[in-house]
Amino acid sequence: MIDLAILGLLHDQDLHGYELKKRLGELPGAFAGVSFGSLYPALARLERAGAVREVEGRRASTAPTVPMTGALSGEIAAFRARSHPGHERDDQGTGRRNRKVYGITASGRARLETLLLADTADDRTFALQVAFASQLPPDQRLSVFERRRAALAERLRILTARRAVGPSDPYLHSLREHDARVLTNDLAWVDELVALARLELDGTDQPVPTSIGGIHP
Amino acid sequence: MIDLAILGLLHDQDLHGYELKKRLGELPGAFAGVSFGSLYPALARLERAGAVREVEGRRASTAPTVPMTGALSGEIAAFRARSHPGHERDDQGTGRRNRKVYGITASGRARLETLLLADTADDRTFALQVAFASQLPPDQRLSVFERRRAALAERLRILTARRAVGPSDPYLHSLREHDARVLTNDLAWVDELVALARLELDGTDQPVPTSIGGIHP
DNA sequence: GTCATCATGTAAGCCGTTACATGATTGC
DNA sequence: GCAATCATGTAACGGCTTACATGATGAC
Repeated sequence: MIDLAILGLLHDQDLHGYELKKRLGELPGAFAGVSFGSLYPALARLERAGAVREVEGRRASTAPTVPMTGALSGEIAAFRARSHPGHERDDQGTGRRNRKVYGITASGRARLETLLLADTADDRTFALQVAFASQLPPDQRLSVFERRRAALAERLRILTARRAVGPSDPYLHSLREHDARVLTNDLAWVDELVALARLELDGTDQPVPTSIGGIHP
Repeated sequence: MIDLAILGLLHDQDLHGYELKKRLGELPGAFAGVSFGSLYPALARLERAGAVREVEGRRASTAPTVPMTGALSGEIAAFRARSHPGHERDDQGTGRRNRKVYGITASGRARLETLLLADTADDRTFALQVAFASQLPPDQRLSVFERRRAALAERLRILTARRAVGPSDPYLHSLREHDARVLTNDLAWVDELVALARLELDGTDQPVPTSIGGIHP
């Protein structure tokens, strides 16, 4: 989880731990909580594993390390620079010598791709996968969304089956109803994401979600 | 978290660990996951703390330990008995001597009330509080819901403020939008719960959520 | 008699938290 | 010079998971 968040942010830009924590907090979906106590050890672990490396001095700022795909964090950085002028007098290695700026390595990028493609049932992980979805090629992005769609549909199926029966305590009932609504809502959202990814994949808005070849109608 | 779930289920009925796990799985909202590895230690801890006590033989079945309020788990039990006839030939202490049936104690009931009233930001905890809401007196139930409402409203406020600004990556944007929708949805649900609790509190459907006295219009 | 299920527990480990300790830089 | 913020880390601990170990009972 935290590995994905760290690598996803470092994909576009070299950052130090403290800044990383701030960026994490700006992501939606309850990532505000990550504390130094888990962030720094995670960075150390990733460094030992060769996924990130300490880089010299300045952060890359407007010239991202990696050429393509990098809209996300770059834009965050640009925005931050815009809204806090005068706090960014630091891009030349002037002060703050003791902070450690990390950059992602080739092996780290491979690890990031694995994590972005991973098929977990975890909601928070999926939220991160969406947040960094632009870092994946369109076809893989699409398949992540479609797998998620299938998992949610299955959850809804189970819940709906269970809802038919069971006790009638009003609060428990309301809770069940709400859960079903939430799942339906999530499903609609993923459909939206799938549609977005399809558009980016080939421009046409093809209705059939299955394979490319001729499916007998 | 798991303490609340255990005590909430034991409030209406004595149960052993294995059965407890099954009941947990039947609750909505991802409590299916609780495993024996956390359940049994939790039971042992609760027993050491004096919140539960091992009771003799049969579970209370249709004659709940505690008189009032106990609709919830009793109904689950009734339903289960109905749908699996022939599996419940056990209410007299016939077989299964080696299983440990637990009952809640007075101090456990106090602890349960504390947990039901607790003001946590945790979504899963709130789901449990709703599931067992019938075990609280109507006025306290209402105040739990209203506190939750305030917390959600605050979260939405923060998120909305942040949404106005920020980067424009399409997937990140979609994620933010979805988060806002989810919060709005949750808020509407809590409003529903508040309305329900108000009705049970005094029958009248009073519109003003604040204090009782005359508020200048 | 053997297999599935019921039933209870322990051990190792992951992932994260809070609290604590430390020090550099900047603004006033 | 002092406080606030920036910045990095360690220690202790909490809660939950998976995997493992064990054994009783009932169905066939």
